[in-house]
Amino acid sequence: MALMKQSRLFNPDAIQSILDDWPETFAEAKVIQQRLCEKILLQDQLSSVNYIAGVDAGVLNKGRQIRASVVILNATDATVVEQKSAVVDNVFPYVPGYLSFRELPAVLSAFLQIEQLPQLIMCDGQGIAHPRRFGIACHLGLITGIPSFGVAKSKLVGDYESPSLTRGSHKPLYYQQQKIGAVLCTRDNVKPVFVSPGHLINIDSAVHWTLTMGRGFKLPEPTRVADKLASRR
DNA sequence: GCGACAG
DNA sequence: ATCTTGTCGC
Repeated sequence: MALMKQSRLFNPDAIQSILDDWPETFAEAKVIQQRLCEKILLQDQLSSVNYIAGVDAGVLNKGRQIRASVVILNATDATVVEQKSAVVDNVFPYVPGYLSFRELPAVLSAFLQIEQLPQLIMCDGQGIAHPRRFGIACHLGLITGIPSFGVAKSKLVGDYESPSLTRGSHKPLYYQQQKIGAVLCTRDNVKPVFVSPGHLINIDSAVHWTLTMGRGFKLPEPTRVADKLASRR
């Protein structure tokens, strides 16, 4: 057989089949969440993390299209080594609890263009801190098979005690008697972010990587850079 | 019915 | 998410 370097991370056909079967109703989407959430693993499966991806999306043309950006950063110094974006027609409205069905079509399109495989993915949004334990970080992690977690600017579900306003301070986030994430202060005197595992990672590691990739801003570099790319006008 | 509600 | 300039504070 031909000896060639794989130029793409995923089998385009596999991704395309997932996009072809993308749900069109909330009822359908809910069934998918209930089925897939059982496959989520919250045990670390992180080998050596050399590259970490930041993912985010923004709207274009008054909401008619979604632009997603995937940024690959060097895990040791948080420098950007690659960045790709994709624009797709908006196929799902924003409704709390169904964010992944709105953003992932664009995110997956952007991921298909990435050359450097990341060992960890940081999403702008929730992981298991979700009504059905299946936020966008879980969905993307399961589809890609890459460890993933979410860093959200605000809460979707759960109860917590406010951590002190000191960088590194954090408190557990609880929902239905279960610990589902952490409320973490990433910068002195700034409101905390909500960190939760997506797939193949535990809460402590998610918190660790959020702090490790921080650069003096509320948001860690991966999602901060992806956000700037996706929301630029 | 009321409050909560990722982006 | 997005509308939007300068301005206050560490």
